[in-house]
Amino acid sequence: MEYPFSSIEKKWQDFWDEHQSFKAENKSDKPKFFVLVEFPYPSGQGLHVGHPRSYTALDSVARMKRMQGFNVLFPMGWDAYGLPTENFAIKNHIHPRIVTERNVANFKRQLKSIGFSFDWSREINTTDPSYYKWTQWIFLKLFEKGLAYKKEMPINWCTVCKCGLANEEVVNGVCERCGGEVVQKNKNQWMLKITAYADRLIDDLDTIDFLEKIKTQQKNWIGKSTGAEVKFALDGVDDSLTVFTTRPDTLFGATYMVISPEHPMLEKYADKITNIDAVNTYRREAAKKSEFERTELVHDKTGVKLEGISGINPVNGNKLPIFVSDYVLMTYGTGAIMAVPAHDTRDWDFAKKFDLPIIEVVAGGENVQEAAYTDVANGTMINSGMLDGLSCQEAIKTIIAWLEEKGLGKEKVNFKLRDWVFSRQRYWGEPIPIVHCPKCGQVPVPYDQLPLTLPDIEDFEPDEDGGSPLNRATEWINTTCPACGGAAQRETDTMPQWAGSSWYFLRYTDPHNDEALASPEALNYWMPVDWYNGGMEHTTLHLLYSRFWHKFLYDVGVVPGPEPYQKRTSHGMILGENNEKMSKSRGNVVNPDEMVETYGADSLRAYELFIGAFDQTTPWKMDGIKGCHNFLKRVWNMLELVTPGEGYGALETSFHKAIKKVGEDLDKTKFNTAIATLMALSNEIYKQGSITKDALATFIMLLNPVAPHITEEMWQRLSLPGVLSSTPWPVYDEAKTVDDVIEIAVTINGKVRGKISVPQDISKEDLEAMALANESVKPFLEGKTLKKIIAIPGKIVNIVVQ
RNA sequence: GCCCGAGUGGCGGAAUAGGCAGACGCCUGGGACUUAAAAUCCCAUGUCGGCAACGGCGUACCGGUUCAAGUCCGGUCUCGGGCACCA
Repeated sequence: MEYPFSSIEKKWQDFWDEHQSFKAENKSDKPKFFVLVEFPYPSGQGLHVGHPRSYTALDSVARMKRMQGFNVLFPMGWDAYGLPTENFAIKNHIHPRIVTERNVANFKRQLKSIGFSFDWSREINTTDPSYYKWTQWIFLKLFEKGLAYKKEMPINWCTVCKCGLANEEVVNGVCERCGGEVVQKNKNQWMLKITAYADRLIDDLDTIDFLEKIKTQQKNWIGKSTGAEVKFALDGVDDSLTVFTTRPDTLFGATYMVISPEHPMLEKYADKITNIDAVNTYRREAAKKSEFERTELVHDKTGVKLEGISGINPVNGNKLPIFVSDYVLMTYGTGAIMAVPAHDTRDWDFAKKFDLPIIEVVAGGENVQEAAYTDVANGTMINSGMLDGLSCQEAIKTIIAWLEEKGLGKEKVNFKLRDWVFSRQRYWGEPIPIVHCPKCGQVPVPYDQLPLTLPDIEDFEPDEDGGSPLNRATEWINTTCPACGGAAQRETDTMPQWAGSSWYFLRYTDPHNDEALASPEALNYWMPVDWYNGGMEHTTLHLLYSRFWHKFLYDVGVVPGPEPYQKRTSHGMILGENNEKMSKSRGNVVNPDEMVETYGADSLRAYELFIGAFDQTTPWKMDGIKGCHNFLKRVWNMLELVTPGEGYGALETSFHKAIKKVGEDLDKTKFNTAIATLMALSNEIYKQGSITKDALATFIMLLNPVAPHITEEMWQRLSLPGVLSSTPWPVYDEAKTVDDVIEIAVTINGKVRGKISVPQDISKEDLEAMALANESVKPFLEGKTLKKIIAIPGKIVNIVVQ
């Protein structure tokens, strides 16, 4: 019997469109379930087979949850602002809006051809003015609360994109997007104060269900460290130098100090530093290096000693030389450190190079002249006056108390997390709704004038010095000040791509609302997202940014809870058949259109899930999708195996087991074993040679979340009532998931020597007796002394002999 | 360097409150049906020895705990991911 997948798939996709089968209602007696996948950036290349992995997985979850009686929201949209579109527009002289429209149409066609159960009535697009009106609204709220501010600061500057980048977008010293060289450049930039939320972004991780490695990565990125600030008096001037250290216990071991080349003290006391020329030469060289070059040469420490000025160790009055060196960063802590070469590897390297004393203050390691001993958990203080004999942990507490009492220092927490560089000098992004007035300064565009729409221009190339292309939109720029009515100019920087994606899930709950980003009722009903899946590459960027915005929106009373996503999972990447990352240049891209054409959407879907463990990276195999296609053909041919009768017949236990296993596996992202279970069940059905209509109905219900078209068609051909996608999920009886008779292995000294079939509820004594009486076991017992029998009903019997 | 994660057949991968290693799929070999092929169905398929019954060996490596280890503990190696002069 031929399996006409093309016509079946077309038929049911049209049916779902026509009936809006997956439209979610904002009111329902059913419990809600909000399923979210990361919305795609509609690139010119279209989808490759990696994209549908996430969509198929959560589509099957969404479909199962609907059948299980949930009111499911499973939406889709377009994260359409961004550089590739703009670059394509520059190259081909087409407006990015046109490019975006074209790409979105293509993506949407592709997604529809795979049969996802998205609620298309809630489709959103970040470049739509009715959408970015609310992105701008959130920005104004942030500005109002002092969390958006403009600041002259060195930023990461991509020399190819001619654009500022957030720290998160610089990977190995190059631009994450284009691979161009990144240098430091002073620019007046809009910043968002994400650091104000650092603690909450860490602490609230305890309240949500994220994969453990995602939590770890977020924590590492935020990089909280607790230590102390210590004030060192200066010798030579009447001032002090404050350092940050996580190891105040080692204060007695400080033998010198280091400040960053950008440290303000160097300007302030230029006249006191007798070798200021040498110092300035060093500073100029350091400034020329990019951040990348500075960190590249990790082991080669450089620096210059300041002459005419030195520090005084507050605990023992020792005079400490001060060095300027670029291994100390101005952007972390105070830009100055106390160096304890005996117990810090970087300080140790530097001390060796400049021949500085190394004083051991924590006993427990090897010779500190040979290597630094950095273990804070095991060690006892020595050479440390009042701290002698204490453990490091005790010493930290003691010394902080002492410093606080003397007014020389205090406990201090530092974060690696920096504020978010929010400006982009590009065209294809949301305009920042601020007006610069010569009299009033930065004035927000009034809320009732939002959206501030992006003007149409012809030339999207940035200025040579990195100004936004919007600088040339003279008519748009020149405006009046909303505060005083005088002549003023608009901000020409635009927002980064992360802006629109930091709150998009909220818009899905009420996508056509003109009065608010979403109504409180809709937000109260749907939020938080119950299950969010996306790529591991978004763990430190998108996930952190959107959590930050959500917490802010919670603080200003817009959303009902502090966390946007109750549960977050991540899928592994799909590689090309040659085990390399899929890319156009490697020529190993597999296009889902071809798979749908050749094998059908259901086969593609089944293989996307069957390909391997969901969170694991795994290569695509054409033979693999063929295997899934064969499975569906076998399923289709079951229509010919139907025989009269009711219930599950001899397959009763297998069916109850399968219902349990498939449901649990889909909930636990074990999609591959859910499908394996159904394959095994189909093998049993074939072995039996027939199947009742009842049993086949259950089988296709279980398969429906994975392969919705074929199962819907079979449901109809079996003349079963209604539409499968809105039929309740089958239920199992726990008691019937257990076989009456089970096979137990009998091992002797751990080696399997026989198998016995026993009633499932056999007693331990009977099990032992049966094992000993077993014919294939007996020969191994002859002439041996029985030492012990371990019989575990339901598992195993192990006989120990000598 | 630091922090995660992972190493299982020819391949993708199953099995972890310790209990028959290799489910399921692919590849390969054989068979049935067919004039033939395709499609479909059935059988075999970790490895070594053996005609076979059967036996030995096997979850990266070394050692340990246990009646029993892919699973737990100690150490080593390799690969993948993240962070990285963050004091």
